[in-house]
Formats: sequence, C-alpha cells, structure tokens
Amino acid sequence: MAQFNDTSAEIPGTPCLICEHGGLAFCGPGPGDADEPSRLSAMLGQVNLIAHDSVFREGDPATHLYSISQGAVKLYKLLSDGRRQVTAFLFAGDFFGLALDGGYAYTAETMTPALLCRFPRRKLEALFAEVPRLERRLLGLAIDDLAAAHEQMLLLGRKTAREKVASFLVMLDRRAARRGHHGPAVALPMSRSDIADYLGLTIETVSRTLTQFRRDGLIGLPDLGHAVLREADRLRQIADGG
Amino acid sequence: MAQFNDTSAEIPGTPCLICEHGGLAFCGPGPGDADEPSRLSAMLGQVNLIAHDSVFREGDPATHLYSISQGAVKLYKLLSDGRRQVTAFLFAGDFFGLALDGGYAYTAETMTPALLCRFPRRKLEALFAEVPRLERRLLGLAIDDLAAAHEQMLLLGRKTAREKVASFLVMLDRRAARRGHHGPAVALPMSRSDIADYLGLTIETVSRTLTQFRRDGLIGLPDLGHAVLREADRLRQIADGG
DNA sequence: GGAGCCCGATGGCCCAGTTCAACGACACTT
DNA sequence: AAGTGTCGTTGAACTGGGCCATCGGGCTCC
Repeated sequence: MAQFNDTSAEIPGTPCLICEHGGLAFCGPGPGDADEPSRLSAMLGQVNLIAHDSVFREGDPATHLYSISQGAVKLYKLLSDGRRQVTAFLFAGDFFGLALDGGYAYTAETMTPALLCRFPRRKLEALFAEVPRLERRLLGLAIDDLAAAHEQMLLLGRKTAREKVASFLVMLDRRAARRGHHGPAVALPMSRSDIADYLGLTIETVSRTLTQFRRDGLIGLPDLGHAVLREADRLRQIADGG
Repeated sequence: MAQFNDTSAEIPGTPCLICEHGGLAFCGPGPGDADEPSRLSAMLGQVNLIAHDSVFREGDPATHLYSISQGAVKLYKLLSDGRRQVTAFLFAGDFFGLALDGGYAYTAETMTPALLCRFPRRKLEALFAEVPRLERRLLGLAIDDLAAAHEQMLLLGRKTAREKVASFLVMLDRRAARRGHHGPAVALPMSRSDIADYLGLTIETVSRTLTQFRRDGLIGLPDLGHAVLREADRLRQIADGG
C-alpha cells in the first residue's frame, strides 16, 4: 500500500522534478510569474512508490492532487465481479487525482517504481485565490483530459481490435515524443493484461494482434517491454479506421 | 445549420432560463454573489434551434460555451468511414462546448427543438479575473464530466449489451429525477440509432434488449419516446454487473 | 388515399473476438 | 538444478453481438 512507501513526511518541500520537464505539468513555472513555483514547492510533498503500488483507490476521499515526476501510473475502475477498465496510462509530467468531494472516481496504481509530487487539495484551492493562473492551467488540463476521454470512448465503442491496438501504439509513441523520448523503441511499462483492460479486449486478442503487426512488418518487438513502430504512418492510418 | 436559426442577434441580454433550474448550471446564481448572474446575463446570447440541428462541429474554433435552457442535445465523434460514437446526451441545465484553442473535440447536435444560452469564450475568460467563483464552478463541472466519461469508458469497454442498456435507462432516470422529472416515464428523445452509438452497439441489439426487458417485466414501453422503469432496483443491479 | 419513406422490430446467419486449454520463457526459491 | 509461479503466446472451439433481410406502422407529400 501507498502508506508503506510514503516518504512525503521525510522530505517536505523538496522541489518537484517535473518542473524541469518542459512545462508540461501544472506546476511548471509560468512566463512572468516567477513567484508561483516556489509557492507550489512550499506545499508539495513527494511520494516514492515501488512498482504495482496503489496511490489511492476509487471512492477514497480526494485529499491530494498528484503529478508524476518519474515512473508510470495507470488509472482504472472495477465492476463488482472484477472486470476492469483501465482509463488512462500516465507518465512523467502527467497529473491525476482531480476530484470533488465525492472522492476519487478511479483507482491509481504505479506500473513502475515512481516518484510523485503531491499537493494537498485544500491548500491548492486556497492558493487559487492568490494565483488565478494556477486554476486556469488546471482547467486547461482538465479540458485536455476530457478530450482524451472522448477519444477513448470512440476507440472503445467503435474501433476494431486491430484499430484499437494500432491507436494504442501510436498514442504511446506520440506521448513519448512529447516527453522528449525520440528513440526507436516505445516503452511498454504495462502488462498485456493492462493493455487489454485499456482497450476493452482480452490479453489473447492483444497478443495475437501485436504478433500480426510484427509478422506484417509494421512493428518490432525487441522484448516484452518495448515496441518499435517500423511503419508509423501505416499504423496511424489503421488507427483512424483506414 | 445553426446559423439559420440563430436568434442571438435579435435578443441579446435576454435572461438565461436555466438560471431558474435549481442552480444546476454554471450560470446559476451563487449564494451571496448577487452581482454575478447579471454580469453573465449581460454577455449571454440565446440560440433557438430546431430538432436535429448542429450547434457546432468537431474541430470548429471554440468560440462559445453553451448551456441548455430547453431541449436535448447529443455530442458525438466520427471516424472517417462514418462510424460514430455518441459521447453524451445532455438536457436542460447541462452545459457543453468546453474547449481550448484546438477547437471543439466533438460535434454537438440538437435532438429536439432547443433553446441554448451561449457565452463568448473570450468574454467569459475575461470575467474569470473579476469573478473567480465562476472559474471554480466551471472546473467543478469539468471534473464531473470527467467522472462521467470514466464511467462511460467502463461501460463501453467491459459491460455486456444487457448491462449497457440497463445502465443507460438507469442513468436517464437518475438525471431526469435530478431535473425534477419524477413521473413514471423516462423521456427518450434520442433515436435507437443514437442509443446504439452511445452504447457501442447496433440498433438491432438495442431494440432486442429493450424488447427482452419489456417481456421480463422490467420496463414498459408506452411509445417510442418513453420508457417506464418498472423494476428500477433490478435494472440498477443488472447495470452494475449483477 | 395511396405511394413512398423513415424508423423500429424481428428472424436467421455469420464472424470477430472470447473462452478454454496447452505450452514456452523467464524469474525466483529451495 | 530442479521446482514453482507468473506472464505472454498460440491453437481450437464457441458465442455474443453484428450483419443482412424482411416486415409493419406512422409520417409526409402528392
């Protein structure tokens, strides 16, 4: 559980590493607003988690907002019989935990060892009054998430297995590039089971589809944790229903 | 198209009807903030649309934020070959059109004749500085939308046809109740095709499942546009995977 | 008032993707 | 090095829901 690895008590106020990640995250410094990052730094705590550790669970009181400094996190929801829907894969620079008084709407779990920055929701809300830019940025990020969620609904409701897997690979590649990872291989820190639950498929179908892409020369699979997009354009075409 | 029925030029500043709808919408008056509604009223325009009229299309520049005063609206996204995913059904008191500079992420279309309140995005953003409460409320609404989107992903990715249709009926009933509609019948202003595209099914499967529910005594179908939830608890149970 | 049209319901067949099962590749343990 | 567990892949059979076709009711328009 998260509590076991929670080191925020030991290192309060440590500067957030993601603030150096190209301003992707909401705690990045804004132009001409030099005061703001320090104000945020003053209230953030860091959480160091091992792989496959839960950050919070669906329904937990929403006390903090999280930002990923290092590592990868997945969000998911469960049905009573154990069926699972992974709603997002998140990486360095991404944030999560935006919720109202109803509690978190999903469970958050690390996929790799992770270093998270954590902001108390109450304190953050108090800071909104002083630094309106902050809330604006948060609203912008929520709108981005919303657009991604709509895109995922289109995928889940209307795409074929082949299109789903292609969309997944293309999405990971695009986001890795945005984080500055321009290597030939895309990291797949999640299990096949996670991928299946993200795409609304079974692990068998994910595995078969990846094998098919490999046989067709569209991708390379150097090891379980990586994929090389050899024909990225063709994959993008497949992803969009071509 | 929307332009044809757009009456905002004729009746600028007309008070927004949804402000009387129990404070559900973001333009509702806040406690102890009597100044705010009038500021909003001053900048809103009304749009009167016939049924099956488009409000805006995916990719259009996001110039306005909309709030539904009367009528019902659907949001959807398309694949290049025409496959469609309806991402939301909206009713009086709901808002839509939240977007960044990338343009709207979805198309919005009326399902019935509708009266919409419309706020210019630029002016709204300027008002945020003066009335911070506004932006807070908008962020809260975006978070609500996000939670609903996650719930819909769970439905699309992991629920059976039976569970999807039950979830749909229960959701409509719950939202109708929240709007004060406590009658025995739930309104279904959308076509079977819309329902299918919302649930990631075909019209045939929706039709068959509704018929099955009717035969099992779970619902009544007095006419095409209404459903009576005779066994609401059982439907809720089915919806949650029981 | 009947011809055409749209929409929903229903029946029958079919297939993409699931389910079930077996197997191989590692990693960790003893 | 043998034993055990986990994870991914592959094969074979099954099925939920899609696809195609038909039909019927209500609507509009001559």
